[in-house]
Amino acid sequence: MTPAAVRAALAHPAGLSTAAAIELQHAARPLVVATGIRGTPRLVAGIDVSIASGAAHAAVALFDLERWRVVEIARAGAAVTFPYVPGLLAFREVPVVLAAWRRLRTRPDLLLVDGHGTIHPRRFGLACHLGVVLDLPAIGVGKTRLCGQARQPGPRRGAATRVLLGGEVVGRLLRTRDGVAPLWISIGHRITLDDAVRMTLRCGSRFRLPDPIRAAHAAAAGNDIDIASVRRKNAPPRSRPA
DNA sequence: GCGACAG
DNA sequence: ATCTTGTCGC
Ligand SMILES: [Mg+2]
Repeated sequence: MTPAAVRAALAHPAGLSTAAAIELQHAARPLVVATGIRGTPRLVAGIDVSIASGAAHAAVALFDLERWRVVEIARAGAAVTFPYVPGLLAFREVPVVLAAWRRLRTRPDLLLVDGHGTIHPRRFGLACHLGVVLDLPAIGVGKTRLCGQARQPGPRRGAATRVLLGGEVVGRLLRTRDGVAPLWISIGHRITLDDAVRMTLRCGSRFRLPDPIRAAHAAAAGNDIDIASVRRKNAPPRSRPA
């Protein structure tokens, strides 16, 4: 299977068996590149999906780090076509995300995905799927553990420990807020672990989750309360750094 | 065989 | 992910 064929398959995962899905991830793993990003990303796309009774809704929230605000939001809905299986989340969320992606008018510099990247049984989680398919730098932001081992980081924002899997460093457990549960950060595509951590911190300030992801989460849920909440709190850029 | 298990 | 209001703690 050629790289082009693999990418095409990743973009259209419809009707795959779990066995075929797993094979595809094995074939796609080599496509993930961990080289550094060039320049400083300004437009960051937060990506998330919400699911309610068989219907999935995805949101891509474009966040401008300079102006520190959401500058565009693209959404899309679709029927769920794949069951939730740990390790195969991408086959459930990628289709709807791509539908929302097509409605985005501006191309971002970086993708911040709600889900793991290389902290994955086959080193190819949701953030890798999206990064490879869209050919953009991507960071995997996990809220809870899927696999791998890590020591607990220090209590302050910025503290981090390495996430190991099979004797290999696959990510970092990063504290993004004092005394609050850390985030599992990993490479999605075209970025180094250090830059992934750096950018994750740069994309947030007062909340556990990076602002682009918070915005995407609220928009995907279509929940007025969530949206109003995010808009009201509107975390300021560097008012209270570190 | 048993336990773990993103969203 | 979702079901859901109040409540505990800084
Ligand atoms: Mg999510």
